[in-house]
Amino acid sequence: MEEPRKRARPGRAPAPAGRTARPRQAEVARLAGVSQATVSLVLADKRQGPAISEETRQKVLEAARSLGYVPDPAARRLAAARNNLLGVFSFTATFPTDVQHSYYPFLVGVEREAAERGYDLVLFTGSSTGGAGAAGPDALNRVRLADGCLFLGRHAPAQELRRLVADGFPVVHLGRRDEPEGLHWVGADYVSAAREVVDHLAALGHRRMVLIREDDEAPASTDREQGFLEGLEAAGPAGGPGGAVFRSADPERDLTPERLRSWLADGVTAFVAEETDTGAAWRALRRAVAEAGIDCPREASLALLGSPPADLADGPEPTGFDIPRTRLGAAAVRMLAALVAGEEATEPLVACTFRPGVTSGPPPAIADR
Amino acid sequence: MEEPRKRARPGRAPAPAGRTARPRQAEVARLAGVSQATVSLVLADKRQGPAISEETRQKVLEAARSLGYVPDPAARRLAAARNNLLGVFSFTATFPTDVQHSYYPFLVGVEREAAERGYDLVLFTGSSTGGAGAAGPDALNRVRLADGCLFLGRHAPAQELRRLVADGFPVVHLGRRDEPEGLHWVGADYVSAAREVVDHLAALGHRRMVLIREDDEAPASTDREQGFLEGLEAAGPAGGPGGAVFRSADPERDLTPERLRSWLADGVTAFVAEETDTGAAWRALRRAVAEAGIDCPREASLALLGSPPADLADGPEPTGFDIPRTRLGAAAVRMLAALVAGEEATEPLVACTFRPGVTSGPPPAIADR
DNA sequence: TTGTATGCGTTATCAC
DNA sequence: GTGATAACGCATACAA
Repeated sequence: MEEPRKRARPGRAPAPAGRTARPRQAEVARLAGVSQATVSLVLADKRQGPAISEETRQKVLEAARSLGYVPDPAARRLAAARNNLLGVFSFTATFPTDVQHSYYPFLVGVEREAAERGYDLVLFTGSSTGGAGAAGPDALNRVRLADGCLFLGRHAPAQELRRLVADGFPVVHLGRRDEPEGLHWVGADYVSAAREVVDHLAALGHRRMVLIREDDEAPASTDREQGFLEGLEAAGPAGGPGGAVFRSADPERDLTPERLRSWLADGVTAFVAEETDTGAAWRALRRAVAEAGIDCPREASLALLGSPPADLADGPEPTGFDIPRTRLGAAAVRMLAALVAGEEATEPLVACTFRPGVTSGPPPAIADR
Repeated sequence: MEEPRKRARPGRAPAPAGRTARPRQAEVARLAGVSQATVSLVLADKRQGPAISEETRQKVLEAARSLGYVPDPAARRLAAARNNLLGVFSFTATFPTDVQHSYYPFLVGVEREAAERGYDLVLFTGSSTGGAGAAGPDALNRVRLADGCLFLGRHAPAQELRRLVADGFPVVHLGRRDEPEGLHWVGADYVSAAREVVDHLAALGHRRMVLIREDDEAPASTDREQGFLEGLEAAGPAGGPGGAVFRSADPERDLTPERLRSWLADGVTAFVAEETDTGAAWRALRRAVAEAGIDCPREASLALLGSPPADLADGPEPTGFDIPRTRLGAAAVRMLAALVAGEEATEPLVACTFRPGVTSGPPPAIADR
């Protein structure tokens, strides 16, 4: 019979000097005078399974509390249980130096909803920061430590995401996203919101409107256009010759005062700009209107499908809608929690808030009547 | 002889349907015709330790790639006995709705430094959110799941903190704090910063100055006073009758124009206000100066030991200093990482940035000469 | 240079 | 009701 020699903790780095190790279930068990498995059972607080005497329960709970026991998330995950951790992964710094570009409004909702549901958040430091996950393909993999993960920003590598999704790891992307297939997302309902703005203009009496948009194919853009068109159609005959949609890669160059006047002459009475990262469409529109000497909203109504860029924030409040960022964050957490629990994904679309603003009114033909 | 019956994967919940199991090192090993340990060695790519033949290396790497092997972070961390997680605990919401009161500038530095060092961040949803850890004394215990934890805000219960510290759990408090004993903290060097401001005024020719401070005993306040006094002493004889420090529980009430004029008559030429949460000292000073019709900086110089409150942010830039919040966040992470690694704590004091501003100039006697 | 054995802390099963 | 015990996937000390 061979007695296995006592080995010096294989597979484990030496504990740093002076630092007390985290208490484990085994120590709780010793203190309470029960087995480790019993501790696990008590702490899991399962309804089904072996019933546990109240006395034992109390002993265990007391021991755990006095030791400051807290379960190791890694071990929990490894044993295929949950660790009550939701990941948040962004591809730019989550907290950029410039607050303007931050995910702050989303995080407000994320934190609130996570707390509500008893989850803590793990902020995976993004690849752009050159830190933890800068090294290629493993960057995304770290998120598997959590029960599920929220992704922020457009630059998530599709390849890695695809893998996570394929493995059945709960993932929610903040912002509509069609790739990879099967990816869950939460986004603002731009179609309805844009349509609501057009409906508002139509109710004021406008019939001919032009949408100013940039030249990209982002879902957020095409959704707005769709809502715009739906609204137009419902209101009656669409815009004049040249189409109701003005699309330009550089609206600040292409949207000239002359063009505006020509539209007005054609009977167009309202202009709608999409919101983009740069705010170029709205800026171009405001400037062209000013240069053309058009009085807003007397001679023409203006609307913005979103919020104005920072440099125009002080101007007159545009008719349009606000993107419910905080609610989007909360909705994302809600969906993620559902996926983690093995349930169906919740509703991905979040309604925007209509903003009356001061840049729209009845069209001239009606106002002057 | 008893043959142990094959059990149905104990300790493991049934895999969710539709979820493909990921390949493990063992399968990579089988495919490459080596042992699991060898796979681990190859993938770890350690400089030291057993060398591995190039041939085996390639076989293993090829097998891993063809299977799409990705390491399981939970298992990795379990084996390594560290989670690579740094906790962040705040006693108000980490992301309050009102950005003004938020820890944003700190978090910028925290995230950057954590990423730099390969740590991810766990945001413990604080007590105020009424969420995960709202329930009393156990709230703080949750942080033990991280390798160490950063505490934000003044309201951390000393009792719980003491316990963590006593257990050798790595803790760093953001902001100077003397209790509990042994608590590590990182803070701004208000003494030096205040002194630098006084030195600046002294260099301009000021000799008699008054410090306006509120009536509390926070280290941040007493530090500023100390720096102020040091600077005064170095500059020569201290202020006039009544002392160089004006202390009031409600400066906005007590700091009257008459009092200001009386100081001026006594030969005081510069006024220094401390920064507080409310900004009361600075606000009171500005108002009293305005009401007294004193021309700043011609007739009197003003300085602020910190940054102005939001409602005065648009006014003339005060001479004073900026609190390096972002660098404080980074320094806190640096210290925490050191503690986690079992090293000595790093330097707790972070220098403030002197801000020349426009509210100070030579004293009248000199300027008019 | 590679393989074997063991432990990390947890959950779940099964026998007592 | 309670206590062994296997297994999760990986990393390391040691033997071969």
